[in-house]
Amino acid sequence: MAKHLTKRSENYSQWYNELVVKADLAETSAVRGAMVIKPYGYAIWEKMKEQLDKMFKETGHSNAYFPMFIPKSFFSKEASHVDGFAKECAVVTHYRLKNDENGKIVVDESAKLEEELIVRPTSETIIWHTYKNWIQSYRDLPLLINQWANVVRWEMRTRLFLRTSEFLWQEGHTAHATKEEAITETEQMINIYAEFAEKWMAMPVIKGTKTDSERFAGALETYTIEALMQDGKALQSGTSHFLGQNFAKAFDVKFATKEGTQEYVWASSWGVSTRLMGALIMAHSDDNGLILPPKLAPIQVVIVPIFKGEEQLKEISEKVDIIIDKLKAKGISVKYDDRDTQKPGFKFAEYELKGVPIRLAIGKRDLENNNIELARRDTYEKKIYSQDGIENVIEDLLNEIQENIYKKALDFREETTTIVDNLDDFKAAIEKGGFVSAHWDGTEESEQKIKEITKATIRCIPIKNILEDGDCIYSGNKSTQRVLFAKAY
RNA sequence: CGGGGUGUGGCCCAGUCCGGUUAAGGCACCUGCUUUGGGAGCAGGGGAUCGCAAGUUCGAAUCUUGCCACCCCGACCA
Repeated sequence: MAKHLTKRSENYSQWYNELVVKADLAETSAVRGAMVIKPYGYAIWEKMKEQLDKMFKETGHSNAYFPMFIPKSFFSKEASHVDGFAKECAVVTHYRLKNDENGKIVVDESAKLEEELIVRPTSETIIWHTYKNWIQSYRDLPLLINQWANVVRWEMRTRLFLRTSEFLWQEGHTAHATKEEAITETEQMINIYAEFAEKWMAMPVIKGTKTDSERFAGALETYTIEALMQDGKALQSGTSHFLGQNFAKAFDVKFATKEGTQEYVWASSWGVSTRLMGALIMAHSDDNGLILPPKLAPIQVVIVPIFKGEEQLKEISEKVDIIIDKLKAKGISVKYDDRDTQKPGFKFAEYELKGVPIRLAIGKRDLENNNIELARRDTYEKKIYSQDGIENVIEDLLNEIQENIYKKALDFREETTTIVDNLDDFKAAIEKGGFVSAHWDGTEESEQKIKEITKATIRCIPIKNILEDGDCIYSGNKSTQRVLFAKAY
């Protein structure tokens, strides 16, 4: 392991790449664009999953699992959907290999599939095909299903967690009797994502809707949560789509109403992915490594003994065991690193790199005074405490750290958000980084031109927007509200 | 997919232009001793068909051709 990370100020994307690998979160694999998520990284993902899954179930959703392969013909049933995904699909064409005359393994051309299978880039089509058989009556609605799965999108340029050709995610697919109910569901889920981002990831987000050009392929409305990274670029961190009756019509999913009429069902779909890992890393971490919010840290407290010889270690361990028991009783995850193969300084640096929120150090001089040293990852602050009652100090401090890193990220976002009223100011603000709030005339043409000139896209039309009259920064035409622009990942 | 760059033990890399005994160094790893309150020191040791495949040559990490992978910049994206 190299001693130091590239500094964020020197090269932000290099810092990110190094951090992901050095903190043991993930690495590249033998397959182009696909990553190996390592145990420490996966442990964080599991924590995210656990909380999200709980929130989904509390709002009435059930988990199910649908096939990874989708018959090619399914894709042509919803026109805009296929347009959106066709260019990045992996396709299975054969089902057998054989040895050729040189002893090499080759595809057996005689084992060609009648109909090619698409490796799912998202599951709307296979799920709606299935829903046709599940839904007959208004009594079958609403249907609230989520699946945890992997999907494949053959991206040209990939980056660990942020954009990989295969990624893990959850996708919710719901069916409702009315439009209003489907919209309520769509909004409920974006609110859950926002709550998760802010309370668990300690990452402030802006909720809003996407413009026509940025909307999900096949959706009537896409809600998004947009987060700001430390380099001033925005990251779309979760989306919830109101699909109208598009998929119901494409897959002929009708239900009998109370009145006995036949109607198409209304749909939503919503997802977050392992991209959240990238967001988590970039939102908080610093030049010495990860900074994890306590609620998602696999290890919340690490204890490093400082000792000479086995006798001393034994003495320290006796005290540490008492503290570990008290912490565990409070549901705090704790690791005691009593390896004698690494020096304390090495361990300090290692746990900083891995973002462990609180570190305790205990040595001979602490034993004499019944003390223990506590260091915070987020502020680097070090303080000596009595061993008695340290578990209460830690419990409070974990909450304080969670709040502190949220506040820090929120302050950063507010400092780097600019309100502008003309194109020159807009260009300067985008160049500086961060969100830029500006008037837009609502046309795709203006949106496109602004993107060409500045590389900034409309991240969202914020839900909490206040309507106000203004002039579009590009066209000068009348506008009724400001929208949020930024350069994005 | 277009432009540029790079591939040498697990990692970082020297050597490649100008072909010639055993491919150099650092990190990591193994053994031993001394160490341990912010990334330890010394001594010894193991590990490489030089990205892959052909070709040129008495001889290829080095030259030629093709392929592959990765990185940066564009177009695309959860």
